[in-house]
Amino acid sequence: MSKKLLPLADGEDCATSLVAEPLSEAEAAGLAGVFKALADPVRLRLFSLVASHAGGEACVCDLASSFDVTQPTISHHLKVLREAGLLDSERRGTWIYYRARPEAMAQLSLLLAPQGAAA
Amino acid sequence: MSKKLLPLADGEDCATSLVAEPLSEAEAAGLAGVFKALADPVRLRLFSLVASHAGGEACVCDLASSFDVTQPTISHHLKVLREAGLLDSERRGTWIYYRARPEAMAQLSLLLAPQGAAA
DNA sequence: CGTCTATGTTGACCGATGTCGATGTATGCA
DNA sequence: TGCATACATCGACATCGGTCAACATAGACG
Repeated sequence: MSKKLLPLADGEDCATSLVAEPLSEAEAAGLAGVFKALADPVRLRLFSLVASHAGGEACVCDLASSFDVTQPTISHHLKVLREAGLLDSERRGTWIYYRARPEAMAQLSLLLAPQGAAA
Repeated sequence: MSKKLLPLADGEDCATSLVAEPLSEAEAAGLAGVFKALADPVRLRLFSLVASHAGGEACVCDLASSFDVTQPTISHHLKVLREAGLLDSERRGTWIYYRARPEAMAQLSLLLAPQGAAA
């Protein structure tokens, strides 16, 4: 496996659906970390803001103005989302641009799809 | 609207995708609550165990034996999942049976689908 | 009614986490 | 070199949340 998606998909275990079979403890631990990253209103809005931004990316200065929290807090939340595998970041000049990872979203989407929703 | 899905879909606002447009604060708050319910390894395994159980339902006595935590803790986690709209419960005699809500899973799955995966 | 089993509730403890102010680091520019 | 901007990191604080033991409730059965 060359591509690194979510932390839960790193190694041998990679559940494809929550309804197919019970999660192992390791799978559950990894997955819970990803959901934990989405389990905060500010992070959820941040993620949605980045994912829906024109060009598919946004710099921190574009994001911070939409929230009441301070810049260090925004920076903290972005780090959580990045470490969960949901966002990528890239520095260009003075600014750092964040981008959503479609593979991560797709994997989560499939995990939550009831039965054979793709069929 | 007669059917009540996730708390986030109760009223006027009901986002269909995280990438289509930025979430409102209200949408983010509701959605974060649902993700918070899934952001715990024990709850995630509980949910998966119920969803993948034969017959689509399981009683607490079937579940508790798979975990190291005490029965009150299991009961607490089941309550969180139920209040998040992810599980339904029904008493039959001495036992209480839990069942996954496919509509809730489908809604979450669509929210995380990158671009127009369902189209 | 009494008792046993299955499950939910309460209250307390304690580690995890969101938030802030202060400070550090990197880049651009004069 | 010096300063300004953009962003990250650190340390502290307050709140949240997972867990347990103890207790409460509800049905089955005698």
